[in-house]
Amino acid sequence: MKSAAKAQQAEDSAETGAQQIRDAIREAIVERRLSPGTKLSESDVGNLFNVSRTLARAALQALSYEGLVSVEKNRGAFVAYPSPDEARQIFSARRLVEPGILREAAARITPDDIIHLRQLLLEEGRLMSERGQTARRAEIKASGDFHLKLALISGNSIMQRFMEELVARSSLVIALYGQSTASSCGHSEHGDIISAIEADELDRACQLMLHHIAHIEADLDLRERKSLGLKEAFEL
Amino acid sequence: MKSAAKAQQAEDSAETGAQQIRDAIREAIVERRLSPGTKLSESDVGNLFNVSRTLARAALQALSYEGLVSVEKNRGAFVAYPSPDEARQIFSARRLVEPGILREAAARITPDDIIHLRQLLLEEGRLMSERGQTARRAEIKASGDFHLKLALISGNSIMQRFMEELVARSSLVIALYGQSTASSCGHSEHGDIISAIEADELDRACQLMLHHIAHIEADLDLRERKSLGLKEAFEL
DNA sequence: GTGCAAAACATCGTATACAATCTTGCCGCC
DNA sequence: GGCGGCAAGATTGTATACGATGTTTTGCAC
Repeated sequence: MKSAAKAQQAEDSAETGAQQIRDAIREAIVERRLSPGTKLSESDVGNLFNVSRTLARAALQALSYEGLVSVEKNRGAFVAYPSPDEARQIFSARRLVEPGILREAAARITPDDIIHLRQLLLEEGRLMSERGQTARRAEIKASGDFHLKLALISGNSIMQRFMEELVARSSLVIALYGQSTASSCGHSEHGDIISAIEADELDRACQLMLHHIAHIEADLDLRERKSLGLKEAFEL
Repeated sequence: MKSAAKAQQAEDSAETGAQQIRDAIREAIVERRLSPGTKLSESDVGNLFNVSRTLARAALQALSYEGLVSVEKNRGAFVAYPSPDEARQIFSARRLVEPGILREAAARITPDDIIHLRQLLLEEGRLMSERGQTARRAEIKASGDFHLKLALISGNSIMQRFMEELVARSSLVIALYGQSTASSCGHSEHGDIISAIEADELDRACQLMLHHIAHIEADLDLRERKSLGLKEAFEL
């Protein structure tokens, strides 16, 4: 069923090939298989996916629009390395939009949606208890999917796309500045939010959401690394 | 000084050439020199700017990501023709984010910013009283610049970029579905919002903003055009 | 005259080739 | 021994070429 839903979203699939590469790289970034600062040369990407530099370039450009990759003129593309200031802006943006999305979602939510949300939660909890890299990665994605699903329910595809960007970039920020072992979101907080929605306590749901975002942000260590451009090289 | 600030933003300028084309086309779309549905073939764009299809394609792809251009596989790129539903989503998104931006902006606003905002207003008013196509186009842009400036003041570059997209797409929607001769925003409403900010009446400012957006949307005729694919051909 | 089919055309999708720019290592000179 | 310039290598920027796909037109059969 999942694959069916995915196929629906991908429509007739294939799209333009570059999209596939873009999605693959994005997934790798979000799941933190690619670390911030990693160089993504056009040739390497092209070779990796067995396509020409043209397509690799297109994919990297697209990712640069989403803020996941930064391309420097005549120097190349790198997995984005968000500054502490950027990180703050990302979470500021989330605080700004997510309550609104939540309200719109609550107004249109169906019983089926709630079932789906609870399923996501279950899956998330299951992954949380598991060990291993792959489980951890899946958990990261599942945790973001909760927020994305809310955006989907809200019925506003523009906000949905925007949230996709914010969630993806959040993952980068957490990878860089996260401290605790808890990869991303407090699991129980998601459940509380759903319960509040079910109980039609909208204001409380929004408060919970804000609290939840603050909770994630509080786990970050956003002290400024002193402008060490060379620091990036060390990270490799 | 304006040019200095602009130069700073454009950094060492030139960027990659494709950006220039993208910006040129975007400006043309926002100022409504290009109508929704207009075909933008890669070859034509390339010839027009004396560059190869490669760059033209890159520019069109970028615009497609912003929602200003829709590219159809193996068919070509067209100036976006937002559906009534898309139009509603755009304004829904604006209602969702602009109050938040306003609040953040109000928290960081400086006297200089207010002066600048009032200058924008003056310019807008001046253009409003003028006749002629060019004045009308400039007015459209000036009207959007007010909202953009607020996003700039908010200090969140992510929300700023998002607002740029929303304002640009709004221009498309108004071009398609706008009824009154008033090109875009009620001029006085902008002034009221500034006054409310100055008076530190934040809640009132937000209310005014929501009212303002509703006012723009109310001027639209969002009745569904019955699936006339050929209609597009007529527009050419 | 109408409808279908096939070919010609136009346009996009992708690959490859060449030019421009930056980095890097080397060598001579101070 | 250190510093500056120069040249080689690598990487991106842009253009052109060829193949794939869709659209239109034309011609033939009914």
